[in-house]
Amino acid sequence: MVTQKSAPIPRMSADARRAQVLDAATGAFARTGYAGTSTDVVAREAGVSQPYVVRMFGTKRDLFLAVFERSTDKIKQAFRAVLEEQPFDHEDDADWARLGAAYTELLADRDFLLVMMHGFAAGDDVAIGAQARSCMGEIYDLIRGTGCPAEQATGFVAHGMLLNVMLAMRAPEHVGESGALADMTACAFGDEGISAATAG
Amino acid sequence: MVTQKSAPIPRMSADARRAQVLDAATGAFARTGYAGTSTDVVAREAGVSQPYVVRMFGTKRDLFLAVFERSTDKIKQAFRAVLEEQPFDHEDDADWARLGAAYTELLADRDFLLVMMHGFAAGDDVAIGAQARSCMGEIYDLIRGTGCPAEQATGFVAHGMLLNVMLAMRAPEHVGESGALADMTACAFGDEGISAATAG
DNA sequence: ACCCTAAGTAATCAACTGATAACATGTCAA
DNA sequence: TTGACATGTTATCAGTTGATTACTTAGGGT
Repeated sequence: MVTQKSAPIPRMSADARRAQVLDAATGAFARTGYAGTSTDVVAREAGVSQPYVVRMFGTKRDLFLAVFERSTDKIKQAFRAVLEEQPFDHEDDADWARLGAAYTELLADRDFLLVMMHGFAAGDDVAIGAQARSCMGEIYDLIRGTGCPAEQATGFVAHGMLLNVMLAMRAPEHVGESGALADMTACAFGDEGISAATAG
Repeated sequence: MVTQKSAPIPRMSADARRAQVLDAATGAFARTGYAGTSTDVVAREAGVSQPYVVRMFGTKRDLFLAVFERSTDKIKQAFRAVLEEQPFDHEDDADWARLGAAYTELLADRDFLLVMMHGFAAGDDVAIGAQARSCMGEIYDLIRGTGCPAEQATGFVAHGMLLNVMLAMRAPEHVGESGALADMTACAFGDEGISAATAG
């Protein structure tokens, strides 16, 4: 048997590979946060070597910032879509329901919400903190763009934070254990949101 | 010069030392969260050796759980104090203002709020997640004990979560940089809360 | 005086972490 | 064809981390 030339290992374009690593990193950071996630598990879940991950993004922090930005971009984009889709009347409950529904739909991408949450929690890191505050400010300004009073915008964002926290503490998987959790899950997500969150 | 007997190093009672370590750990976990805090920095800030910290609590996780429990106990106690102090009418705005003020006063112990926040964020850890959900449920039930509707309790808790997030992202130290941050800080804390948070 | 428990430390360890350097190999343009 | 660049890997490293073991010594009771 002649020495067989092993099949050439297929390669990816840099962009595709970068996206793949970003996906893996999003999942990992969503689960275990910034400090709790190693570049090694990101690499393993992306199917590449650990040094490659580091070299692609420079540092672990830069990787997280990229993941954070991509996640929050999706979230902001979802809000913008609702707000631009048709005129928004901040005194009309139906319009707020549409905005809330955009939130609920984000549960399909629960990792994005969790990454955002963990970015907020990692605010002790100077670079992450700055980006977190900037993100929060942009979202708030987006809501205020409807012309609603500050209290209404704050209340909406506050419910969003509750949703993030409930997700982070794995509440959807434990709604059955406590009426309180069930209540808050229902309130934060809307009733139709529960099934989506539980399925995820 | 005769060999001098070095002054005997004074010792502490186990309880006092434990309290000291818990204090240090509270500060450290408040800053950098569960995964981001090493038992070594806790030990240094408590003025004891690292192995001693570990042996006192068993594991780092157990230490965090102790810190988390102590923090959330203080928070629940603050709410209970307000609710038992005088009859609470959930249709009276003044009563809700009293409850909100209890929150604001907790800013003096901002570390407790941050520890709670980081406990919520570390929900991926099974033990921490369970305790986080339990804590959240208890607080919610406490509020519901006023007889208020679920939406009202959820809204109150949601504002608390916003406050936690704002603290975690160091918003109080940066209110000047963004009107949005200033708005949310004011809304979440109440106007008198800002100075307390900024001073901390 | 003595000893025994409780309060601590120093020494050490294996595993993990983020990062660097050196090397290997597809792939495309000229 | 060939060479240069882009896509990757293996090897390695110094620092950190949580935890264990063995040792030290203060201080109260008898």
